[in-house]
Amino acid sequence: MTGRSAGRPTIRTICALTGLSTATVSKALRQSPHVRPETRRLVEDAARRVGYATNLHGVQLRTGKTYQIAAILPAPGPDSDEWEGVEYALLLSGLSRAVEHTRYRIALFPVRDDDEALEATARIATNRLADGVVLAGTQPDDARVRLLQDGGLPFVTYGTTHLSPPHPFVDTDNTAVIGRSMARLIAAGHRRAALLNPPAHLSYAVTRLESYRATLAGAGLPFDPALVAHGRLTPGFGRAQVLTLSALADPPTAYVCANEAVALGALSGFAAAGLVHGRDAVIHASDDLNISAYFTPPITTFYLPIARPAALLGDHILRAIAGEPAETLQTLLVPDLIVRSDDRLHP
Amino acid sequence: MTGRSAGRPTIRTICALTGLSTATVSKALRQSPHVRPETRRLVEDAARRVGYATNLHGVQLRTGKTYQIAAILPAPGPDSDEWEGVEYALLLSGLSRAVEHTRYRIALFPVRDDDEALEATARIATNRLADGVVLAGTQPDDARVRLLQDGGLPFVTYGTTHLSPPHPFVDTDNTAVIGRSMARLIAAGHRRAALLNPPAHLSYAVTRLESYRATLAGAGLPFDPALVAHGRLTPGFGRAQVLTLSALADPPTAYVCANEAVALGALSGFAAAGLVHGRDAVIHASDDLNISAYFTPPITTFYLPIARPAALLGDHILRAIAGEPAETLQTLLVPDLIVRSDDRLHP
DNA sequence: GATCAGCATATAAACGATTACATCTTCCGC
DNA sequence: GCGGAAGATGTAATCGTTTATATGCTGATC
Repeated sequence: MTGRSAGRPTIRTICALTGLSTATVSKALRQSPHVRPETRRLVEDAARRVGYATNLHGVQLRTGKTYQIAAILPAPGPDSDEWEGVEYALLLSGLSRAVEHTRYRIALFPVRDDDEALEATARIATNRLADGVVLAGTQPDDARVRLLQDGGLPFVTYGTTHLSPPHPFVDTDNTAVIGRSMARLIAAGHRRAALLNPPAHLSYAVTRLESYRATLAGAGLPFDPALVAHGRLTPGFGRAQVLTLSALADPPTAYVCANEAVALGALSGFAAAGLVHGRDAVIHASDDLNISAYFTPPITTFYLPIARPAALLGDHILRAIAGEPAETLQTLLVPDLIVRSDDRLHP
Repeated sequence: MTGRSAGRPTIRTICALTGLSTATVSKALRQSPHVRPETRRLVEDAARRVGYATNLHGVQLRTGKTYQIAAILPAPGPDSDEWEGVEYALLLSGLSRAVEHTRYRIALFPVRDDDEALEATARIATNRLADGVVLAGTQPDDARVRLLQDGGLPFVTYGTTHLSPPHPFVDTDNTAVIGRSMARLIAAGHRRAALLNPPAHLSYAVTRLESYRATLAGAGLPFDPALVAHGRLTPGFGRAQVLTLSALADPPTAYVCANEAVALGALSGFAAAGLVHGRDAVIHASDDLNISAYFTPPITTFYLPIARPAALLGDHILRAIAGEPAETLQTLLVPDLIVRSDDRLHP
C-alpha cells in the first residue's frame, strides 16, 4: 500500500513513499533551494509514479492566493438579440491561453451595465475573489478602476482612463486609427464624414472624437456635430444612423464605423436607402475579427486581430500580479490598414 | 474589538460576537434545521454586521467540492484569423448568468482541436478540477463523453451523441430545421440544393445530412454527393463553396448554410461569382446571433437565440450535479423560421 | 424523583497544502 | 576535541470550513 489507499495522492502519499516529511516534500516540489538536488529528484520521481497533482484548494486556503483572474466583460443580456460584443469570445480564449501554463484560471464575470460592473468589481475587491482583474470598456474616470486602485488589487484595462497613478492597460491606438482614416478620406476628396462612435461615456469614444476633430481642424474643415453619433455597437445602430444621416440635406459621403458590427449594419442601411457603396458614400471600419473581408462589398478596415490584445492582457495581468510596476505594462497597439475598396467616389 | 482584528471576518469572528461555537454558526449559516430559529437569526445578524462572506477555499478543501463548472469550448487559436465560434461569447455569458446566484463559477477551457479537448477532459476528470462539465461540439461516438461517463462526472453536452447510457444534452432540432428548410425550397421549385455542413465527424453534421437525404428521398429527388460540403464554419468556407459549386455544369439553386458565418461568406461568394440572390440562387441559414437580418440582402433563417440553449445548459448542469437523472435533462430546441426573402427564383 | 428521549449546542478532527521554527548532521577552524 | 556555522530535514501550527460525535439541558413519563 502506498500511503492512504483511496483517492488522489497527496503530499503525504509521497512522504510515505520517500520517508521524507511534508515540509521537505512541499519544498522539493516547489524547487526550493533548501532541499538537496538528489532529494528533489527522489520526490519528483515518486510524484510522477503516483500521478501526484497539487490540490489547488489546499494551496489557496493556506496561502490566501486564489489563482483566479477575474474578467469583467460587458455582455448583452439574454433579452438583447443584437449582435454585440461577440469579439469577447476570442478575447476570452486568448486570455485563457495566455495563462494556460500557469496555475491561474480565468473567472468570467459578465455584466449587463455599469452598475453590475461596479458591483462585481466591489465584490471581487472586498472578498478577494481573484488575484487580478481584467477590465474591458473603460471610461475616462472609471469608478471600477478607482475601486481597484484603492483596494490595491492588480488589474489591467482594455482601454485607457485619465486616472492617476498610471495603471497597466492595453489599447488600440484610436488616435492613429481615426487620424489615418480621416486623412485618407479627406485626401480622397471627402468633406463630410460621419463618425459612428461607441457610447459617449467610454474612453475610446472620447479619444476617437478628439482625433476626428483634430484631423478636421488640421485640414481646415468644419466640424458638424450632426455627423457624430454615439450608441451601442450593434448592426442596428449602424443601419439606423445611415438611414438618418443619408436623409440629411447635406448627407455625409463617408462613414467611419467603430467596429464591424456597425459597419455591417451601415451596409444594410445603404441597401435600404438605395445607396451604393463607392458611388454615394464609402465606409471605413475598425475590425478585430477579419469579417469585413466578407462584406458585400468588402470594406477598408484597420485590422487588429483580437488575439493580440488578448494575449497582451494575459501577459500584463500576470506581470502585474507578480508586482511589476505599471509603467512597463502599458501597450498601445497599432492596427494594420487593409485597403479593400477605393476611397474616392465614382459616379 | 470584534474577534481577531485584521483581515476578513470568518466564522470565528461570528463565534466571538455571538458566543456560539463554530459548528453552530456553520449550521446556522447553511439553514440547517438543527439550530433554533432564534439562534439562526442571531448568527445572521452578526454576519451581516461584520460583512461576513464565506471563504470558498475553506469550503472547497473541506468538502472536496470545487464549485466549478468546466466549459470545454472549441476556440480558434491565435493563428486563425477567421470569424469562427464567436457565438460562444454569448453561450458563455448565458452560462455564467445561469449559475450567477449559486456558488458555482464557470471555468473556461478553450481547446483548439479534438486532442486538446480530450486532454482537457481527462485532466478535469482525474484531478477533479470541476464538479460538472459542459461540452460543445459533440461527435456521435464522443471520446470525451465516454471519459466523463466512466469517471462518473456530471456533464451536459451541447449537441447529441449515440452513446449509452443516455446523458443530459441540449441541442437544436436539426432534423426539423433541415426538413423544413428543404421542404420549403422544394416547394418553391428547387431541385438542386447544396448543403454547407459543419465538419463531417460532428453529430450535427450527421443529423443534418440524414435529414437532407430523407427529405430529398421523400420528394423523389436524387441525392447528389457533389452538393454536400463539410468544413469549419467560417465565412471563407461559405465563400469557397459557392465559388466551386456555382461553377458546376448543373449548379445548385439553393444553399443551405449551417450558420450565419457561412451564409455571410456565401453571399460574398455570390458577389464574387456574379450571382444575384433571388435570381440565380437563394440562401437559407441557421442563425443564433440575429445577424442575418443585416445581410445584403437579408436571408431567411431558422433563428434560435443562443441565450436559450445557454441558459438551459446552465440549468441542466446544475441539476445534473444535484443528481437528477439524465432522462429529464434532455432538451431539443426548435428554432423559429424567419422568412426574409422569397424562396422562388425571379429571373 | 429517577430515567430517558430529544433537542440544541459544543468539541475536536479532519480536508491538503505551506512555513516559522526546531532539530539534527556535517564539517570547518582553531 | 570543541564550538559553532551552514545546510538539510523534521515538527507542528495554520488557513476557514464542515461534520461525526459528545455533552448538556429540558421536560415528559412512569
